[in-house]
Amino acid sequence: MSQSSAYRDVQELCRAGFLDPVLGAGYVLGPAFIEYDRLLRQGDTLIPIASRVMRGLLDGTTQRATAILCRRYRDTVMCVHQEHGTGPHPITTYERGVAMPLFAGASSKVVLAHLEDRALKRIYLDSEDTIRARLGHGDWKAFKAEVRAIRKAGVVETASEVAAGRVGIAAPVVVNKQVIAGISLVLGEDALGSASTAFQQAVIAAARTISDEIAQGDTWVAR
Amino acid sequence: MSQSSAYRDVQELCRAGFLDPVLGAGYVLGPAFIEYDRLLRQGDTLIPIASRVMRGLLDGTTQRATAILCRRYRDTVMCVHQEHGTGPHPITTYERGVAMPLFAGASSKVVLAHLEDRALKRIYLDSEDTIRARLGHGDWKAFKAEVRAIRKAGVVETASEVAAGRVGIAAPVVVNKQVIAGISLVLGEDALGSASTAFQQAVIAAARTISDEIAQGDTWVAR
DNA sequence: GCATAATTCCCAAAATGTGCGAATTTTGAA
DNA sequence: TTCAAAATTCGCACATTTTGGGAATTATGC
Repeated sequence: MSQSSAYRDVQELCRAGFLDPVLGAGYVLGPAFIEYDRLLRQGDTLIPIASRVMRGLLDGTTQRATAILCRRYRDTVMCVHQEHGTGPHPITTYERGVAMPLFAGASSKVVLAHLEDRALKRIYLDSEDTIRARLGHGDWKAFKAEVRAIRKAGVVETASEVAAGRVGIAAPVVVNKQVIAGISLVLGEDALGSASTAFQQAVIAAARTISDEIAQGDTWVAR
Repeated sequence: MSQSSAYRDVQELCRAGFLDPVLGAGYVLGPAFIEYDRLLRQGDTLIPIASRVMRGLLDGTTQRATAILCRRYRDTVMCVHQEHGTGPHPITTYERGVAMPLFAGASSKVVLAHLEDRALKRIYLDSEDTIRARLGHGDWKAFKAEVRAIRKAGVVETASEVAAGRVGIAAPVVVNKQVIAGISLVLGEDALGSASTAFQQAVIAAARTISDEIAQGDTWVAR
């Protein structure tokens, strides 16, 4: 665009609080984003409920982990809250505001697998190539088989898919037969040891607790 | 506006991620704000430095408090980070994303008082009425006198100004003779006891530590 | 103090958003 | 399942808004 327009637009973004001038360093994102993110956090009824359950999950499994809450936004799954264990836990790159594709990571996979078939088919057709590359499936049938397996188990465990040496165990938060979120436990392979099955059960139970508590209150389901 | 325009605009905001449709409940703020807030947190060099110092401040004073980091944004002071003590601390309404006017609360006052005289005069003239109401000053001279007192002390203590029964103790983070932030300790009157002077010194020291560490690194000062 | 760069201002042309009514889809009740 | 009412999208002529070039002004660095 022209210089005039650039100056005008940047000025307007500053006035609106979406950009913020920095002395001698141009501009950074403005304070409006901080305010709006707080409004989101405040309005999100899922977070306070999940937050408590997530701390309980760490108590019941290991403090050498991070519990993560993810919401689905269109064709991505975004982390909206995390609770760190009190023990030495691995550095998580997956924190509030990070979006992942639907095909990578335990949280994504568990959310994907619990979508209704209609949505699932649409996503499959939209990104057949990506799915092949990521999941190594040959066709819709094989994909559907894995989805069915995940639904039956109600839990997904992945290793080194989001970050090297890290294991993710995820279960779906389901309200009115709709996945509205995924909850997962992220830990180093060493912290997992042979507790895989026990931890899976704990994550499933935590997800169910959240689901039940949400169902009892006012239901707000993301479309 | 017309219905058509309303539909179109909402659609576009959804596509851009600034709104998010909710089944049966209209719309909520969209995921873009969460993403942009994360980018802000990531790009903010102040937060990791201050975060560590703030935890140290709680260790050195009381865990029955919350440490708060505030940045100035035009004519407001906004909380950008908080660290809760491990003890039973008061519920803080002042958390990331909350903006306060320049005249209420310890953090605001300490930032206000350390602005350069030019900016100070402009603000005084812009909002003489508010200042009279909030601070009870008669005129510029009295206002200036209080500002000078705060500058000399290098610390502000306020009681029940942001929330009832809550005390705030704030000191400025100064880089290149510019206030770029304020750090404060928020606690209940009971948790303060007679430790006022000691805590004030601790907050001043914490603010100075942050200032020094920032000054050593690359300097990014908000305009 | 001066030259150069950065920024704002002004205005006609271009383009984008606007609102109307019609067409289509969704919803809720029978 | 049917049907009417409401909700939503569509298409289009028109008007407001945005755009970019260049002049004017202001900041910056040497």
